[in-house]
Amino acid sequence: MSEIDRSFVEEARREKRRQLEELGIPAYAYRYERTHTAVEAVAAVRTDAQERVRVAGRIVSRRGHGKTAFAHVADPTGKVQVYFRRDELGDAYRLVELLDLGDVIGVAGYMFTTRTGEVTVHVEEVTLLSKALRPPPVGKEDASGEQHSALADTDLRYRRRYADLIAHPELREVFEIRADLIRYLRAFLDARGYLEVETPVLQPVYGGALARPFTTYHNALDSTFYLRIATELYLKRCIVGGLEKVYEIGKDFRNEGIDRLHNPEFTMVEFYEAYVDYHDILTMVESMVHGFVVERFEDPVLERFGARYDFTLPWPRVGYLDLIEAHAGINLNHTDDDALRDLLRRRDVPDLDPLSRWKLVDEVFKEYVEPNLVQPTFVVDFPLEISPLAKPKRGDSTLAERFELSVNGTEVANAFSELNDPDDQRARMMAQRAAGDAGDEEAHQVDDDYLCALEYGMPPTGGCGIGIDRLVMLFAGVPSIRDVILFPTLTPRE
RNA sequence: GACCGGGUAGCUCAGUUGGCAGAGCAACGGACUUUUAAUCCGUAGGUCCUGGGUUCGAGCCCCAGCCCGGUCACCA
Repeated sequence: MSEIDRSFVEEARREKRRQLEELGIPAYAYRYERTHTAVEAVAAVRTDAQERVRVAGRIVSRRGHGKTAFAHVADPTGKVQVYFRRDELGDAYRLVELLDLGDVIGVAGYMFTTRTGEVTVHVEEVTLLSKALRPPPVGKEDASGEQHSALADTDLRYRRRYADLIAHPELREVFEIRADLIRYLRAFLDARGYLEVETPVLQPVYGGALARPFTTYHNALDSTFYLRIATELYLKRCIVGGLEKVYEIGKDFRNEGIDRLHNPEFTMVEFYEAYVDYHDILTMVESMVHGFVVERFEDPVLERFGARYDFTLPWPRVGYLDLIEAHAGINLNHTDDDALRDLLRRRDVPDLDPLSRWKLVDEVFKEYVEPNLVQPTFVVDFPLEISPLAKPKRGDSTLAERFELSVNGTEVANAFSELNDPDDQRARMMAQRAAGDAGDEEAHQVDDDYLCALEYGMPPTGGCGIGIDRLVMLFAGVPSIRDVILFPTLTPRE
């Protein structure tokens, strides 16, 4: 931003900084010895009224009274009121007069309780730690703690998340839940002997999911690379190599639309274990997610979005085809493709003509079934044709040993008994390529190196991918994936 | 990509039938030694998203575009 674009508010702050320089007060300090957080300082009034505290944080409110002044200083624990007196601070009171909302300060003093009953730091020494040249978009807060006029422009909130976090400190809770979940998953898997690995983000062949990739280029290798859409195929290469239990937590990238449930880069945990099948994985996912809910929220029942989500074990396991029968009222043995198209037309689903029978079935599932799966539900035994990386179901080769976990009408986990027959896998990939040639932009590529790995022999393996962002959305009770990603993908500016 | 809603002061938002650009907070100056959405007096602050058009006159009406959100589609 150029000099002339600066607002008069910012000019006033720069002028104050000049005055501070003239007084020999540095605007940007190097460190501050802090002894108490805001909350600890407030608690200290009960232990010893004369205990000295040193608190640091951002000025979030200010009330000048001539020869005295009050302010609130906020840190991650909360905030504490501070009280300045000219007769005690002397020359340093000049600094107090030059403080602005948003400045970061340190105060040293003792705790007392004001006439109106608020525990407050009686400041004996004030230090400017960082001068804010822009006003924080914080608005005002009334006696009940309600913020008024805080930053509300959604674009600005995502674009300047730092300002958003200043204006809406309660946002930190969302990102704490996110960190707690990832920490829990890592500890859970580590405790079961899993090895955390890192696989390539830049991949010469993409796979492991049905999605369009981002494409990039390596100059020295003179080669096209894709940002991974999943970690699946590399993690299963690890299984082939004998690592037996592996997981990876990281970003996948999908070149699709952006909306409430989708961000082009998003976080998944994928884990694979040799010698187990999808039944074992299902049990594991159940205890993993349940364990987190109970540990983090101390209750298996969560109240979110005005509804109750009951994570009490066990969660229902329902067959994919049974769900279609229950919610769409059809038995696939007696329903032809035209009848499926009729069902979808009733819900205004467009572009039905190029779809194969099983794609139509899956559309019916998404349209009629998935939105109804509000409580945690395992959907088991998907059609084989839409599960190109899963083993055929024992006893019914039209189905795959695959389950998804649905909560709140969205899929949060997807797992299989992993297909380990290299010839079957090759045939499925060739079929995918045919679909790709026919115009399916999300069809799998044929990954010859992955097939090579399978030819070395992959033990029977169960695996699962869990979308971290969507779980956090539910746990934090926020409606958009952008609310659980600190810096979501936005249209670039300027 | 389609449809709907939105874009006005640093922030949150009003703006009537087309007739001088508004409020609260923030800011600036002044008063005030326990206030707390402090209070009181005063001051300043605008590319009304952009570009066209209609009109004596456009924040408002028309056209095109940009950006944001929601819904849908794709997808996890």
